[in-house]
Amino acid sequence: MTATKVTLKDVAARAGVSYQTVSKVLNGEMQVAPETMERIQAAVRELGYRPNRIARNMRAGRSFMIGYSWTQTEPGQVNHILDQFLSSMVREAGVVGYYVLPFPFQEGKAQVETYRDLIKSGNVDGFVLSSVNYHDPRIQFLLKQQFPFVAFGRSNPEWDFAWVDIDGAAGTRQAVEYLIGRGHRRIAILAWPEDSRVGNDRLQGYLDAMQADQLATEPGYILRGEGTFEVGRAMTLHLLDLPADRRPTAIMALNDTMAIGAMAAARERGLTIGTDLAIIGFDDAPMAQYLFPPLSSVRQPIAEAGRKCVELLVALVEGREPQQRQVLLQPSLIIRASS
Amino acid sequence: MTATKVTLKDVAARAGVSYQTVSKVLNGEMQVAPETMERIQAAVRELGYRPNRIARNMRAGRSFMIGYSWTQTEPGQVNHILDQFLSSMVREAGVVGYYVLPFPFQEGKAQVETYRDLIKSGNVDGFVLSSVNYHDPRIQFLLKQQFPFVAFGRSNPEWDFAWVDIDGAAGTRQAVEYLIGRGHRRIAILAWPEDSRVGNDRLQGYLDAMQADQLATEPGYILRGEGTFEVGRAMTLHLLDLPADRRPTAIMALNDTMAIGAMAAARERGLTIGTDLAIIGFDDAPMAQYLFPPLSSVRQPIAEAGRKCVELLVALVEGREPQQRQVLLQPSLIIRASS
DNA sequence: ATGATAAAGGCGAACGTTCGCCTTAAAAGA
DNA sequence: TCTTTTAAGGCGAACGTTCGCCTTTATCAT
Repeated sequence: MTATKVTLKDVAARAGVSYQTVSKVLNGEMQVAPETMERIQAAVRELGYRPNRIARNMRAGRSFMIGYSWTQTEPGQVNHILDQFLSSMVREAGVVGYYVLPFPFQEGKAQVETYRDLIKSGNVDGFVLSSVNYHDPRIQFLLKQQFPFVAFGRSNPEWDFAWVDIDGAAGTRQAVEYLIGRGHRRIAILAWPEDSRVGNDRLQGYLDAMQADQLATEPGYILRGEGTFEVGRAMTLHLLDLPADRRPTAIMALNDTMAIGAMAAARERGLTIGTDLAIIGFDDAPMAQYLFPPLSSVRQPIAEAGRKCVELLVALVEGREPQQRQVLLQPSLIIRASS
Repeated sequence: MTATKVTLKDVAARAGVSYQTVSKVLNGEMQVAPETMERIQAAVRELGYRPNRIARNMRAGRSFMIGYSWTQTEPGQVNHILDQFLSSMVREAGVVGYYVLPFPFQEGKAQVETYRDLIKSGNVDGFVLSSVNYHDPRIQFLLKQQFPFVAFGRSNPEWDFAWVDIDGAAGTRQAVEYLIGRGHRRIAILAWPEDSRVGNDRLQGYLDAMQADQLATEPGYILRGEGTFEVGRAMTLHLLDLPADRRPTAIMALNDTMAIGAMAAARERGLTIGTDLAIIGFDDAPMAQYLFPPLSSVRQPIAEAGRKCVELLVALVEGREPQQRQVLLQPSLIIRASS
């Protein structure tokens, strides 16, 4: 009801004690007489007092904010991750008294400067990084600065830092094992360029699964390119135009967008998806279930990852050494009609 | 390089002036001798000084934060909006010296309390609301509190507040006019429940277009239900099972998810989409272009909306009366093979 | 009665800014 | 020469907390 800001002093005046006492009582750092307690609580209630967060942070010397920035996807790509990931971070942060501060993603040299500025201006107590790859300059920088951060995704193995990641290799392995179990022998994979750590991780699962079943991994079945519809389509057309005895019967794509490209290519060649050609994607984009036929895919526990990132980061920020500094989460295979 | 926090006093000591002078010089509020200026700038550079944002906000009595909260979509739905909308807000906010503060979305009674807390604790200077509908309690509350906010979406017409919205009626009208232009006469619409303002707005465009062309809007062609795949599919099956002379030749869906449901239904009945039955969606979800056939849809200028929301809100927060308190943005029709 | 102990709460200081007003010395006007 | 103006910068205070230490009064054991 009160329009103007209510401070500790207002509460104190009304309760007839000093404002510092009110502070201590509210923070449970002081014993007071029951009737004093009552008066203070009444004053707080009646005035609708809420501690001013800025002043509190000022005094604490920190911001209780977690910096987070993400690469905006180009038009035509989906970031179905963001909603889940950010929501779960925000929620988990709220529980432990933090907020998430999104800031604009910068490319190149300016990127590290953005992080430096946020640190120096006291805007954040720590960072969650996403879109991490090999040699990530942010990781190098934050390690050198000894500033708390958690990466969603791994980077160079020789760097020691806290991360949360999804076991991409396990996801692909599961999918390929499923295909092998269904009798497929000629299984191709639509992979990503060699400089993608995520891509290499997921590819490794394919190699592992094939090898475990004594299947020779024919080099021609491993195609690399950007993870777009067009690339997925082109790669698949190439595969489908191989001689009949070498043409793959199953295709694993490292993301759903490529898998959808593969579906388009199969349709162009008149193949029935799921029967003539099995296709499995990765990410389990929300649309995957509505495709025709519905696309099998590997689902990642994104919300769980967001929660873990925050949990880990807050432990680091507050100086508690967390039980595990590296968290690897297991994805799950969702089988639908495409495979 | 310096690990510890650098304050105005550190800079002042190094430059040999008082710290208040440094403050004024850096804020351009004071004339000093050129050589003093030089010394200050050098000290700032060498120490890597950045003003502490918390202290600055403390002094200013405000947070330079914009509160934003969104309804997390249930699994299986996409929030392809969020990335664009939030990114553009964050970017625009950064330009004018603000940050966006995401906070957990609460349902029911707790929702307004969340807003009240954020205000009272001085956490935010204003709000951007999304998922606005009729009788939105947040709008009622914020109007009564006279706290600055901008709604992304309209609400009760009798309430006077700042909003940015996309002209849904115009979008649907454009789409339906296109269908009429292509010779369609029996055009059905998959609409939303009557309590959805967005749904009613979009539906109005359909009615307008039909009426403008003297086409009777057959009540049986207006179906209402939740905007899900299943509902879209069921509605379409119902429509396709009408007698041949009453069966619609075109279907307009109020979102892409329903449109995809319609596509599934058409396929089940053995119809060729785009030829036997035209389908147009709304939202232009990223996947729409990759469907088979690619789905025509109405694209909304989301990034523009995000920018406008921030621009408008900051004007309100800073007491500048903006040139227009209501902004209606035009969507555009993207024609693909489904229509 | 007397000193020790505990309970209840007051008080000053500090976090890092910005703001308004004051002081000093040099320059300009008479 | 004396007063007035201007330039350059100093200084105290305040924003709303929390923290540590101090004071007062009542309680207890001796």
